[in-house]
This record gives sequence, C-alpha cells and structure tokens, in this order.
Amino acid sequence: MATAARRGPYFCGIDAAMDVVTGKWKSLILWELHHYGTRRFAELRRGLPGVSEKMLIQHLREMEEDGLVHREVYREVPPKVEYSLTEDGVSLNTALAPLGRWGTERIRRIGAEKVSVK
Amino acid sequence: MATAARRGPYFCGIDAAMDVVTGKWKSLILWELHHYGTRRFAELRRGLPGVSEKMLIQHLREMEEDGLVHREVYREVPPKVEYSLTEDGVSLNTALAPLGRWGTERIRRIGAEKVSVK
DNA sequence: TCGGGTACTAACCTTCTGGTAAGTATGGTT
DNA sequence: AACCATACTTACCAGAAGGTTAGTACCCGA
Repeated sequence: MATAARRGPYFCGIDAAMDVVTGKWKSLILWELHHYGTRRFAELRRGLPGVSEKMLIQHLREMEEDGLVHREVYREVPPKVEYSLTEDGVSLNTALAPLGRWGTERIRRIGAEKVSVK
Repeated sequence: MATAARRGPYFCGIDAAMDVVTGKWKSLILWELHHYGTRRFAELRRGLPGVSEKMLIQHLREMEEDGLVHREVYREVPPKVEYSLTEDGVSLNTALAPLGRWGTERIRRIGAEKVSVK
C-alpha cells in the first residue's frame, strides 16, 4: 500500500480525524463529492486541477477503505465508475465546515490568493 | 527552513486551514496550549510523549510565524520561554472542535485504541 | 486505421517529513 | 569537578508522500 492505513492508536479525536483527511487532495475530494453528490473518475480529475491520476485513485481507494467514499462500478464499455460520499463522509465534511470558514477568514486576513483553474 | 511556509495560493478555506495544522504534533500543541493557557518548552515536551525537541521547536516556530502561537522570552538563566495561543490560535482550536468530536466518534466506531502515555 | 475517451496499474524518481544523536551556553546543586 | 536543568541548534539519515511517464483493455467516431 502506498499509504499505510494507520487506524490508531490515537492521541485524541483530532488525531483520528486528521489521519483520514491527510493527503494532498482528500479534503478537496470530500468537497467535490459533497457538492455534486456523485462524480465519475474523470469528472473528479477535471474538478481538481493538478491531481495526477495516480494520486486521485490512491486517495479514493484510501477513503473507500476508511469508509468515507462509496464506489459503484458499472460493468460497461467504456468503463463507468461513480463515487459518492457515505454517511461518515458526509458527517466528516460537516465537521470540516468550521475549519473551512476559519481558513477562508485567514485567506482574507493574510491576503493569500486562491488558486485559479489553470 | 525545514518546512516552507506555503501561505497559498489555496483552493479553498479548508486547504488554507490544513496548511497550518499539518504537522505531526501541531493539533496536539494547539490543544495543550488551549488547555493550559501558557506552557514552557519543557512542559510541552513532557505533555506530548514522543516528540523530539527538534520537531517541537520546528512546529512552534512555524505556528509562531503563522500567527497561532505567542512566544514570550524571559531573559533569565536558566532560560525561560513561555508559549501561549494568539486569538487566531484560539479560534482555530475552536474550529477544530467538531472535527475532534467526529474523530472521537470514529475511534468508538472502529474500536481503535487511544495512545496511552508510555 | 488513427486518435480519443473510459478507468485504471506499474515502475521509477524526487522531495518532504520526521527521527536520532550530538553539541551549545549558562548557572545551580552535590 | 561532575552533573543537572534550561532552551535550543546542527548534521545526518530513513521512510513516506507525491510527481512523471508509460502501458493496459475496450469501444467509438472520423
């Protein structure tokens, strides 16, 4: 496995939560899936400018293992796979909301730019 | 610098918030300082079983740069330095609370152990 | 038949993160 | 004189994280 699942032992809840959110694109994937409900692999790739296919799959697989993401395969040609959030994924996203607000405030304060879709 | 300050550009608020919380001990430091109000270097070291002095200082310096932590030096011998949270640090900690609750729930669900003080 | 789109997998390589162990300056204690 | 504590700093190293490039199998439209 590229990233070993840790699954504890943990110091505290934040530690446990960070364990599943850490990864360059995970919070963005969470947000995309929450926003669109259901997304195909290529849609996610296009929605996250800069992800490599390798990282996208790796993160999706880990999030599936962690019970945050549901993966639905349609046995068709060309292949079709749909990703969506599980209940845990949705609640995690909800728990991340205040952090998102804090971050948005911070961006305003320090005057950082937001990334624009290249 | 060991860990370059990123300070954007960011995709979104969560991205910006994660940028300052990412680091093996940062959320724990935040929690310790929030809990005790003010802590000396050696107190923090003892409060976070397993941190190396190098990482502790590195994280504290980054958090100071990021405006989360205040560092008060007393010019005495032996040296005395007190760390505390800034307003931003306190509000970040508050924003992390729901995530902590989610993580605690998750620990219960998956039955992971909590780390015990070795 | 060539290129494009689907969803991946594999090999390789670089960068980043964190750990270990040692050293520094100062003074107090034994 | 040796040793402890304070708060660091420095050098070196291992492993994890992430990027790049290419390849797979299948079908469709030009």
